[in-house]
Amino acid sequence: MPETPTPRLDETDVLLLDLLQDDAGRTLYELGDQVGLSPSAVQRRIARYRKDGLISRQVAVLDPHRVGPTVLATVLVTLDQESFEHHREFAERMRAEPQVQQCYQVAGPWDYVVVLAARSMRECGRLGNQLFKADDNIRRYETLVAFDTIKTGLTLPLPAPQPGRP
Amino acid sequence: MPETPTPRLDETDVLLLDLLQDDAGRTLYELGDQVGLSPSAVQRRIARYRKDGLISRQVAVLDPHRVGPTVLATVLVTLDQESFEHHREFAERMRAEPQVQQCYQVAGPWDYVVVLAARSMRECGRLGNQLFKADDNIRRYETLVAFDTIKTGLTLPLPAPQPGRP
DNA sequence: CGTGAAAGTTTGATTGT
DNA sequence: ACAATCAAACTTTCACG
Repeated sequence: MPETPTPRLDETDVLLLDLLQDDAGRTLYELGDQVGLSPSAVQRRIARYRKDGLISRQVAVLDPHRVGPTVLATVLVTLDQESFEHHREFAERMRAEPQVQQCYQVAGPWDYVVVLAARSMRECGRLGNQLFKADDNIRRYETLVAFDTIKTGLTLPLPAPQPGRP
Repeated sequence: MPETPTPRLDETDVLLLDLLQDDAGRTLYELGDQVGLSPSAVQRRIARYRKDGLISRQVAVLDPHRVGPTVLATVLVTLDQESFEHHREFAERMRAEPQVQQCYQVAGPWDYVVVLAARSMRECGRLGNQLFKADDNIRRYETLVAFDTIKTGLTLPLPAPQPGRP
């Protein structure tokens, strides 16, 4: 399984990607203005980011509390049996559940950090039971219910720009 | 401080918002096709979502591992002194740091769940020290370094549609 | 809500650095 | 290999029915 090599990014790439992470609704003209390039030069770069899988998608971010009542929770999970197959099955279940917003496999006593999004406290409890309590391969789990969202987003820090590009 | 009332969503709204959460790059024509509406009707609805703050922003999501080496970590934090001012200060610091991707205030023995995005293990450590170790109002914190990302996103489950809208 | 015309945006061919 | 320009195609916008 060949690793896709990371494409080298120059200063303009980093500027552009930061603008796009912040607000992908800007026009090519506007983006070009900000980075000192013509719209079509910007377009060619963005097309390349997509082709390379650097930009995986473009999404609308909804405000949890204006969409309706929303309960966010972080769940820490440790599996019982730790075989490759057990991990694969757990990951598959997390991917399949729309109310699992994020899931990371982590180092240390806990195996997974799972972020849940539910529409009520009751639903959040049901979800936890269904996903974790009913799974007899889960040794223990702990639910940390959020009562305030200080910050959200998926923004990544970009690497320092590499002067030239191949 | 008046709570903004949640706008009622009909079935079409829920369909549209789900499409936009998944991929906001679609054209109004395409969206209209999927929900059985004209492009301009779709546009009017989307304009309303924005005005109501239901859609807070539209962003490009980058792939952490193709952007360059990336280390994601979840940090659990408990403050020492728990006054309103201490919480406000902590929250402000999280909001100001670009490498803090997400931050939730939670119920239970831990006060906060913080998601960090760094460009190396070393930088992740430095960040943790700078944000948490150097803060003498933090009683304890625990870093859970992610070695696999099973799922990411900010997708929210939408409420069941309300038949009529005012 | 739909239609359609006007304004704005993206796309791609071409040419130049 | 990459950038700018321009014209064609497509999208969004908005007044009107």
